[in-house]
Amino acid sequence: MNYEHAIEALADPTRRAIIERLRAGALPVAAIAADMPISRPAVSQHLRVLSDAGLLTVTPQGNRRLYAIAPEGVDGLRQYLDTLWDDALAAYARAARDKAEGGKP
Amino acid sequence: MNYEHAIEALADPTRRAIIERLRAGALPVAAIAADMPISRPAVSQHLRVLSDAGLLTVTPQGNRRLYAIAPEGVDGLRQYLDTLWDDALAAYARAARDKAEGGKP
DNA sequence: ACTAATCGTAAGTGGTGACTTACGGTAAGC
DNA sequence: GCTTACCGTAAGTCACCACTTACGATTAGT
Repeated sequence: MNYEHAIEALADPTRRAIIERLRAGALPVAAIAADMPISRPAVSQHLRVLSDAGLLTVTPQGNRRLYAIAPEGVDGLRQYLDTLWDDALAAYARAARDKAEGGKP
Repeated sequence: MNYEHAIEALADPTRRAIIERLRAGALPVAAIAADMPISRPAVSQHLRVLSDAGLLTVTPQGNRRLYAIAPEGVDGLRQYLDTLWDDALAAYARAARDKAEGGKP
């Protein structure tokens, strides 16, 4: 729904590192925080931001909580960038056309 | 080249508003700052960040400077999100398969 | 029942960035 | 040549965010 929250969440390098860590599949918090230079609560806070942005899904499994990338959240950003890309290309082509027409009136 | 700079630049709402303003085509600084609640130097600083991130192109034209969206910069982000989306879908499918297999061993 | 493990949250702190005003520099118009 | 318009940069301030430590809650294991 909100691509704005998603792009603001992905702006932080630590959160992008978490996303990269989850590319292979779902992981609990401790496994994510294990090979990161920050504390586990800090990772929890980042996971909160990412899941609030719709980029992660949380599935409680016994004692732990498994975090995984939510394809739908990523897709929201993709669609926004696709339309932006289309408009940018159209504006670029029109600017080139106007420049060519302006050269020989 | 660096999708990281691009995503960090697009994290700011004001910079996204500038991008939206430039969707229709190139504009000088004064025209962008006209219908924005912040000062013109602030817009200049944002334009600097956006162009440093490869999201804008600058073409000096007489007295003014025209800013336009750079399709290449947007494309860098698109490709990153595409691969991320692919991996997320693959992980999701594998998780569903593992869960189905785990039910009847 | 008790302990250990896993995790989220609260409170507090330091640093980064977004904004302002003020100024200098360059091109157009008379 | 002199003024006017357009723009970038410098310096300074303020709010927000990422991180830490400390604590409480829930679940598995014995």
